[in-house]
Amino acid sequence: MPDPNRRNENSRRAILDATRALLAETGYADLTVGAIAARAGAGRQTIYRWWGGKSAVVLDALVDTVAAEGMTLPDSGDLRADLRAVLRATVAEFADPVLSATTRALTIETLADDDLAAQVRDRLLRPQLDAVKDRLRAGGVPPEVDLDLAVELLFGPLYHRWLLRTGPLDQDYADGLVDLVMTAIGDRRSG
Amino acid sequence: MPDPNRRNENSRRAILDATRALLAETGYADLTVGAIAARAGAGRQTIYRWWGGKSAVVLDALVDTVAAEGMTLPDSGDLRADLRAVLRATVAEFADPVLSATTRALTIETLADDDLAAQVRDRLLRPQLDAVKDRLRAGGVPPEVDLDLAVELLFGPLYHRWLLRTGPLDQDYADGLVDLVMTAIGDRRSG
Amino acid sequence: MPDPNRRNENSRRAILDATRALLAETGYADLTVGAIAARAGAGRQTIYRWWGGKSAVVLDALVDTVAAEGMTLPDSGDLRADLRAVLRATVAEFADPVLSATTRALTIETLADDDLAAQVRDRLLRPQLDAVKDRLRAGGVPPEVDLDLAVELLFGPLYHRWLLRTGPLDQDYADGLVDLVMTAIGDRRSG
Amino acid sequence: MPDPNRRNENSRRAILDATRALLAETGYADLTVGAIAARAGAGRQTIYRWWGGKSAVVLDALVDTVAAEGMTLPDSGDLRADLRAVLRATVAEFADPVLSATTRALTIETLADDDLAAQVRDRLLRPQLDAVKDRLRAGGVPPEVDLDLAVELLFGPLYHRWLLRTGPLDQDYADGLVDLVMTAIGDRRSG
DNA sequence: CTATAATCGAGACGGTACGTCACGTCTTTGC
DNA sequence: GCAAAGACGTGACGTACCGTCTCGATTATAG
Repeated sequence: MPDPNRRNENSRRAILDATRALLAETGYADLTVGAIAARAGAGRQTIYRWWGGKSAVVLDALVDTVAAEGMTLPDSGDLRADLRAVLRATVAEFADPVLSATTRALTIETLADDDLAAQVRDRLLRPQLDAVKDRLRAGGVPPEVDLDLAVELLFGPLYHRWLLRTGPLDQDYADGLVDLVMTAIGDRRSG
Repeated sequence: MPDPNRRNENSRRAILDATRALLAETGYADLTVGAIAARAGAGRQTIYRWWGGKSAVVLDALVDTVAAEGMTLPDSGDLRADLRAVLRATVAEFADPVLSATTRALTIETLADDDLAAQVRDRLLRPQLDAVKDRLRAGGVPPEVDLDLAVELLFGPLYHRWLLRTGPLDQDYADGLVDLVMTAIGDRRSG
Repeated sequence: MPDPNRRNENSRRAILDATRALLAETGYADLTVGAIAARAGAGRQTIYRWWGGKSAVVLDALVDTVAAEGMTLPDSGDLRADLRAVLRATVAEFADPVLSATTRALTIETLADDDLAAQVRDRLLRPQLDAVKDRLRAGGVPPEVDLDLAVELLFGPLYHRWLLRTGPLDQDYADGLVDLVMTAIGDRRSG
Repeated sequence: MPDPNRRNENSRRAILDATRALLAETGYADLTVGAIAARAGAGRQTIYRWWGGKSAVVLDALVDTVAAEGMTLPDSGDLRADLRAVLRATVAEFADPVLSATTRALTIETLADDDLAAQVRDRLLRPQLDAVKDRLRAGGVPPEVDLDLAVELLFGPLYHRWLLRTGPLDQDYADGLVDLVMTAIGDRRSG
């Protein structure tokens, strides 16, 4: 119904900025449309005019921040070392409160809204996973190994521990995980 | 504050039953404390007296059912087969729309509420993971393998795929996962 | 806090109408804010936005009706007769069960809430008393008589008997009261 | 139903004491049965066993405090002076916060409960009014004056001003009131 | 001098109304 | 015709009391 040409770009940006700020401050659950509008100096209706509601705004706010980082893994020749670097970086992200809060919010979105979940998966997650997949392929993993599964074998336990807090999520965990997965995919101390 | 000795067991059961029934009918999001109370023929205050709110009741309702099931894995002598059975069952649970939606919603709550997270982890999840851990230990896994890590290597990818819908979550996936993990933990066709 | 300019006049009127209707049907004690809102087709919040609660709405509902009546006493030239008419009318109001119950309830609130008391006094009562005062002044009452006291000499006993039910509250009582007060303020059969 | 012989006198007294204390502290409206029971160290059921509810307890608490004072007016020979003394005393009662709160609570009772109103009227009020009536009769008031009306002419305006706060309630008011009433009942400087 | 029955303090129970909060829509006023 | 502002109907929230009911523990008669 509304005409996108006449849309106010300042309002749009102010709303997304306010959303990010409030996400970090209060978390997703305590976030309200009214609070976003107030913080952005916008009317509540402006949000409902251009987005479907809280979840759509949050998704929009997060996607264009997180996306579009260089999505190829470095190849040092040592696969085990490269994977360690990636997983250690992921652990570090989870340890950072702001980044963790953001991922948390994003995950909630993914859980609650099937339609938006696809976007998150394809625009944010897939590039990262595919980069690791490419590195695995280049690392000489036997062809009979399902690379999608292998990638999830790396990240799945990490997410699991982060989500469910089943134990400490530190570099040792990342390293141990890499070692196990290297064995699983047939490594004999090469890479 | 309230005295657990004087608690009315009938009310407790009626509330948990009503919660399960309404979860199946309306889903978690549209579930309200008032509706639970009405369905259970209980007062709303009775729910707030014994639980913290909707999420706590739902957790209790789920734990209540899961707890009834014996929390030791069958030991057929064939570790690989037993693990396949467990993971296939988990996949089946995730395939059930009601159970899946409930777990999804509870996971969202978990992200916002640390206390709830601990409860979910310890009462809902840990027993299941520990049962698998016990089966691994009995299965002759080499002592240098970190069993906690091994268990998360089994369930982490499953949760990852379920949460982020990165691909089909079916029995083939479960089987492939078991095979990889068996290799990771040094299986040589025994168990 | 809210802006009176943006107030919805339809809601205001519907709420006051509903209040009067429910007062007549159920009485003051069984009146609830929720019932008023439901009957008026309004939101409960709308009532709390503009009034302090049940008592304030009831007060407004009553003022609204009383204010419509012209607040000057007829001057027939015969002061005694005019006063009789006023007091007889007051007695009649007290005889009406609905009006009587409402005034009774409002008086109870008045005893507990100083702000409400001031409102009742100034908006509901004072206009009536002042009208009588004006009539007394026009009727040639000697200047040394305190008119405020004179007015209360008329209405005080009426309220007393109504409140405390010390005896029949009928037209004879009103007439006898007027006669006594006429004597008190120095009447010699004029006016 | 309950057996009055087995009634615990300590509980009874503690409840009535607590009621009086809370009346003075919080007023009638904010008084709750639970608070009375808690303050009295009694169970809530004990109150419901022996009284009908809040109003019945309050009545009971007040009646046996206020009642049974010497209920005859002094006769100095000067009727005007004696009436002044009575009305000034009443004004003083209304000025005392505790006594005023008590009367306030009692008045609320009178307003809200028809059945109990009669008891209040007959056991508390009537003796006082009758005492004044007797003094008027002894003071040589002309026989054609309705003494009930005359008494209410004295106390009605006082209650009116107290209830509705239409002006200052002080000794001057009491004196002016007595003067007017003396005129009304035909006084020519005697008594 | 028991026993046995009612009262007691305590407090959980099914309810009902409260006053608040956020929702998503609608209305007003000014660019 | 979009925007800021904010009132509106709706409905869930969590709290406070209500009056009833269920507990042992404590009297206080009646056998």
